[in-house]
Amino acid sequence: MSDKPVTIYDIAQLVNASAATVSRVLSNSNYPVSSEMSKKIKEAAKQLNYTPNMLGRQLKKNNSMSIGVIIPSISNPFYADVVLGIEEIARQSGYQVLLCNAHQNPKLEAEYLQTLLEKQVKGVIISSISQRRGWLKPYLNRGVSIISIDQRIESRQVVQIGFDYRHGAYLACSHLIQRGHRRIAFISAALNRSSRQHIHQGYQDAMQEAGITPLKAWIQISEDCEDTKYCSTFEFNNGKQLAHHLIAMPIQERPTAILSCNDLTAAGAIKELKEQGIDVPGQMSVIGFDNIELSEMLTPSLTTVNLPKYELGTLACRTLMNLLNGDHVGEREMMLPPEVIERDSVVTRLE
Amino acid sequence: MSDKPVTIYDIAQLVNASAATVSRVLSNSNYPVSSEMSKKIKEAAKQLNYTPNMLGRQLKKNNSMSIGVIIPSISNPFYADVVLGIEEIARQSGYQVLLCNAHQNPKLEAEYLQTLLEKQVKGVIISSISQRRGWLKPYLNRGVSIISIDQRIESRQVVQIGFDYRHGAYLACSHLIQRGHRRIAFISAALNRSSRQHIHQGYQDAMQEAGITPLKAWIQISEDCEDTKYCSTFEFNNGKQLAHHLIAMPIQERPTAILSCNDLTAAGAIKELKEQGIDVPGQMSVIGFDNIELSEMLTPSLTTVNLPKYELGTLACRTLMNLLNGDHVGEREMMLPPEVIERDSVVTRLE
DNA sequence: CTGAAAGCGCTAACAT
DNA sequence: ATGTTAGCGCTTTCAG
Repeated sequence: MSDKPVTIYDIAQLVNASAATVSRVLSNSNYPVSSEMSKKIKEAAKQLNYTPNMLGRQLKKNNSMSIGVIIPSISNPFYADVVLGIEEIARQSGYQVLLCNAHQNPKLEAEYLQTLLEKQVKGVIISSISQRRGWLKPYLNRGVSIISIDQRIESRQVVQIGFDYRHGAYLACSHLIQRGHRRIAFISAALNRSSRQHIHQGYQDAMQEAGITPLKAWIQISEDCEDTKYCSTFEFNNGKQLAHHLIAMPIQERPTAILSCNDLTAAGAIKELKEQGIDVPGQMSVIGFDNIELSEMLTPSLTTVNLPKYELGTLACRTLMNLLNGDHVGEREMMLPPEVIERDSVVTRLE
Repeated sequence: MSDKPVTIYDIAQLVNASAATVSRVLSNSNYPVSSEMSKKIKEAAKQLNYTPNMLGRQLKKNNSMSIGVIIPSISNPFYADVVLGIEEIARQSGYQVLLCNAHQNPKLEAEYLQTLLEKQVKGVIISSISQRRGWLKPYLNRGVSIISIDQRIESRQVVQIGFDYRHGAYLACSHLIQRGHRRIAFISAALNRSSRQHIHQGYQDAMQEAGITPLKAWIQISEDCEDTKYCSTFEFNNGKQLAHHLIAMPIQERPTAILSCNDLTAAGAIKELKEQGIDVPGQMSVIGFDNIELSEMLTPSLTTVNLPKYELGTLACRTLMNLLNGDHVGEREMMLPPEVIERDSVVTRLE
């Protein structure tokens, strides 16, 4: 237990070889080594219970074989799925993932990035809340590859991978319109992220295309509150509150359907509607956004817009690996297509 | 961008000092350095835009300042919360978290542990599915501190931190009994983990204490299927299926309440019951286990047993930090207390 | 095919 | 208070 750890020198000594040769064998270099020497070394390594110290290799090669993943919070199931995808590809590629929960805090984001740099991480996947233009510049200048997921970052130098939120919302809203709805509400927390802005835009586009001018009161967007920690409960309660505003409207103006900026908010809305004795989808249809696992567990199960989260993770990580290998990366900007998942919370409205 | 990275030598040169002095200043060692020298060095570091290369320090000190966290899957919200707690403490202590999703695969678990060792990780928090006695021995022998969370591991050398599942289930079942229920079902996936076994035991204990002998058919435990990837949907569908069996029983034998081994399964049960026209909690009360965020979003919101997951994470990581610092760690085995959270899925049964 | 030697960036005796 | 020196464990020229 308190023995000195065994190194390639110990092995070299045991088989009367040099450390160089041992290194060549044990690091799977393609440098020629006689097969008998190679065999002896491998046996000795096993016998001595050798474990390579990667810090040595990594210092030499200046490559830590780790990537950083900076997200708001892993307790958000959305990111949990993305990270699962990232980690899977990373592992397959021999990389490890350093997980950083930045809690929507720009200072923490910067702190993490610094730490990752110091740990000689050469690639970072980030879903940053910071919109401040150029803030990644100093890191990029140090040769770190950065991939921004889900949230846009103003920079030509970072690869952006996300979802086409606008189109997703457009699809969702069109779905409602096709089912005979015209008074369609949009509910969301503050539009302080590009994703939410795009969802809002998609809603507007679909409405306009259908020739519907939404009433002000149909568009319920809550105040921007700078709560530092992410929390599902916030979105949920927000949905409850916004739905409450909606049903306070006079019946002839009241919407017959709600498009929510995410599933959590939709869940809150449904809960509130039911508590207020409004049947979903009988009296009010609800469509969500994200397709987290929750959505099929609700009653009624939630019609929503699927975002391929795991696939976002794998694509981001694959792209990062290409970048690190110096392979050519085609697009600097990629969008994964959303898709409406029909379940039970939307009903066709008979005129 | 392709410049050589700046090292302490560059700084030393600039201020006419030795690398040693620079190191002493920049690594916050408490070794005495004149304040003017110190100031010059700090300024030079800033001017040169110096970023320390931790690989150098870590190789020297043989400490990677990373810990490993091995869990079945981060997409399980239970573990997401735990990991959030772990990461928070790790960050505060200057450590980073390497995340490993082992997908209930013993081979992957071992592979990860090996990689972590090679990366010179000195502490690992693991929720292992492997029950094979002594399998951690080789790692422990290399001086790695291991903390086992949530799942028991047969070893005197690893600190165990978990929940008192038995007591939690006992509380839950007693809660139902106190509310007049006597025909109480227990539903669960296969009892292939100690947590589930203990929950089952708690159920039995509470029933026995109340003088109730459960019918065989009340205890619905599904087959052990070796599905490699964890998936919420599995637990959910399992709940649906098991609930289905329950309501197939003749009405006079049919349970009036269900104790579920986790919230996901409870959610499935509730869904199935509602689909079959059985009112929850009017005709059937349901109590869950875990208190994941989903539970308050369901309708009816789920009465369940809270497990302090985030706290488990922080406690585990704090304990690990103590271990790594060589501080004395009191208990080798800790249990966090569960607690019944009353919501709307349990009703008092009037005889 | 194999080995000697230098060095990745940093720290820590041990001098001075 | 500062400098010199010798590594940490590994890879990689360069010579043989």
